[in-house]
Amino acid sequence: MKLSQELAWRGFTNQTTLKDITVLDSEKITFYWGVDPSSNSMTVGNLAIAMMVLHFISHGHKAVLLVGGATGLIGDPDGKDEERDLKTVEEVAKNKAGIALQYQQIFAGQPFTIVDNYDWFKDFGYLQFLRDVGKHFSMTQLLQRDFIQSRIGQGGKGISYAEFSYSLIQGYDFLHLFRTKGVTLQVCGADQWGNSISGVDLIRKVEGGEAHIWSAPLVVNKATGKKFGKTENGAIWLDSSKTSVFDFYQFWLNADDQGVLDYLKIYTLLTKDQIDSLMGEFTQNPAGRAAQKALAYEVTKIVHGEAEAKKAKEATATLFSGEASDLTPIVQMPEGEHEVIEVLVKAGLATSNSEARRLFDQGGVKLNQQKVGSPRVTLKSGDLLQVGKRRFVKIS
RNA sequence: GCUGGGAUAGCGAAGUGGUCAAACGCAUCUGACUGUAAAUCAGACGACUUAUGUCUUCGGGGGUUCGACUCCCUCUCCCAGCACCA
Repeated sequence: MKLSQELAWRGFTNQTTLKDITVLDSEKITFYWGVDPSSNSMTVGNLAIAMMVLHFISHGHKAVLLVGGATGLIGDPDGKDEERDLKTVEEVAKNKAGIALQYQQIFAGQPFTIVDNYDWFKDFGYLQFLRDVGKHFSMTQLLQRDFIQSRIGQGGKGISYAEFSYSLIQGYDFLHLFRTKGVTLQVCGADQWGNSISGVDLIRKVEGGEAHIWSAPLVVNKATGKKFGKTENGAIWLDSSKTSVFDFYQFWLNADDQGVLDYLKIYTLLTKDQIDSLMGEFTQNPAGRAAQKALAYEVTKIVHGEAEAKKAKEATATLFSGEASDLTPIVQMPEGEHEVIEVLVKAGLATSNSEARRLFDQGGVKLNQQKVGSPRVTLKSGDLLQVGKRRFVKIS
């Protein structure tokens, strides 16, 4: 399948400055994608774009992956309704390293270059920046952006000059990469369109050059109509210390029926035929959850590797039949009789005694698949303690 | 700098001297029903104890009062308008 068709079929098309998208099929170009180091890990939101980047690479385009060391020090105001606290240099450095590592994992085996915009901003003088970059931005245009309007209008939370300037920094990134690496395309999420377009204008004004943007739509959970990738525990991270491999796998396994086709197309590299056949099976027998199972396994494989994906799959199979597995968190607890409340808190299944009591009162506590009805339980090593439907802890 | 408006639990938002641990909505949690889905229904949703009691909360600090989220002073931050703008 040609790249333009692939992108369209998988649902990666949103807005682009390209008049004719088939140039992506006929020409080999260099493009870039950037991630803001506001955390030391990407989320499944970033992963969607990463998957798209993967398709660009596999169709022969050269990838430049940017970590926003400079932009991270400022903070992207886009989509935020409130000014953010500045991160320290150390924190940004740590986050950059985390993002770069994830680039290496996701794009393992593929050709790509990683750059850091801090490298070209750290010695860029303020006056120089205003003359070279600031001069080319129209205040009227900057002020008209929706999120600026919502921040400075009545009821807005205000915005500092620093965050306001974010767009200029990102715009210059594009110009710099255009000049030094021949980058002519930026790919981004739909929410970054405004920031990205400023680079296109800048390149045209300063260099008289032509550069383009390809934006992917925000992945939306069709069942709820909300941005995909958030759960009760917050965002789903790619870093296993923030979202365990098991939770990550579970997240995908619990994908809603309506959205699972979209997610398969976006988040896996399965071919059209494979996906069609999976969906056929799934439609015949929704309860078999064939589509979700494939999705969970494939995505976990891409992010955490095949071995981890297998473990998560096995853990799931055994856990729901009542056995602990390698991936079940283990809690040290002396054998013998205990207060249920106390055990729940110590096991981290409840944050306070009140919460533990509530869970117990509402019948949400199970020990080895049996509902715990008495306030005292007898524990022994190897017991499987469960709260709700899918939170497990193994006693040792 | 001046004038006015505002800051309430994860978010939004009521509450203008006691009946406020604080309405309501969203989010979240548990249960029922299911397919570890969605929808629906029921309950919970500061902490400690368990019985219906104690303690800590309504931007920070101080005060008035028997008693304050509610009144006064002050500080911090936000918004709007005005003024200033070499």
